[in-house]
Amino acid sequence: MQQRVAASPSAPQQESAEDLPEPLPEPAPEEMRLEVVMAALSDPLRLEIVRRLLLESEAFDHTCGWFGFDRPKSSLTHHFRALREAGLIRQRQYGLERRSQVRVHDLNARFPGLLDLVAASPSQDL
Amino acid sequence: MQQRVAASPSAPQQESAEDLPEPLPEPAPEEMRLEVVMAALSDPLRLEIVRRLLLESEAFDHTCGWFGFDRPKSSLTHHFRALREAGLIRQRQYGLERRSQVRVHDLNARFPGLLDLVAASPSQDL
DNA sequence: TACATAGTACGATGATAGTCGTACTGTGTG
DNA sequence: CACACAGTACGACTATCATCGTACTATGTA
Repeated sequence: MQQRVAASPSAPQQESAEDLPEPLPEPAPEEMRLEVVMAALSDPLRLEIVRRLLLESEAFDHTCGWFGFDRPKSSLTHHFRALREAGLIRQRQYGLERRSQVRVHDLNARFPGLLDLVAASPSQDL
Repeated sequence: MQQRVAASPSAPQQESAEDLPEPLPEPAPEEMRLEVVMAALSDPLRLEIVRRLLLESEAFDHTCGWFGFDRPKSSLTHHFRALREAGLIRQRQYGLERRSQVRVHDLNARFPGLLDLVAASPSQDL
């Protein structure tokens, strides 16, 4: 289910190391706090973001526009930043776009089972 | 105001499940929402309550006083109710005391792995 | 009966967080 | 250069929540 954990900062040598942009500032795995992660996932929109990133695009990262949420851009910025600062997603800047992916490897190591809960949660209409 | 005391002995015991007081109102397992559970666990005090119930007293239920938190009683009422309404704990009235236990069976069936995350989280000084 | 105990109910307060409009920054393209 | 585009920054408003004091209820006991 989960392949292509590209560009972990500690092991940047994958076979096709296309030079990815540096991730935006994010907590290290050992800095993640369970309460903070829970708080990030307690918002329905953010839970849905992580769920869809897991189920529909695990191998790729996506822009906030990809989700098609009918919300102002400033609201989306707010929620994506909350997810990144909690450690749930990694964001990289590709020219115009800021793309997000779930930190599957880090989260499975730090909070085993957490992403399974998110993936199993029912989808939400937002 | 409805608390069914049902004339049971004041000492809580495990041998006969039939004589236990009725649990206070709580959501059925299929009514539990992951966002609500996450929100309940995003408070440090509540996370610690569930953690200690799991690690120090899984087989027994306990009063709020048992935890020894240095908080007003009304604050504890607030947090225990939040946990119960989210579905995390079951509360029963034994005479004077209201005792709480984690709904281990229900939660493991509904959100497998969730309680492992709580049990593995570091203890907090509160 | 009187009193202590365990906890609730109510209301006030302060802090945090979600929502959103507007203005702005930086990037790519013609 | 001019302009469209993706997203941020800032500020305002609002709702929710954690905290707590006080008063109150219900139970158990002397």
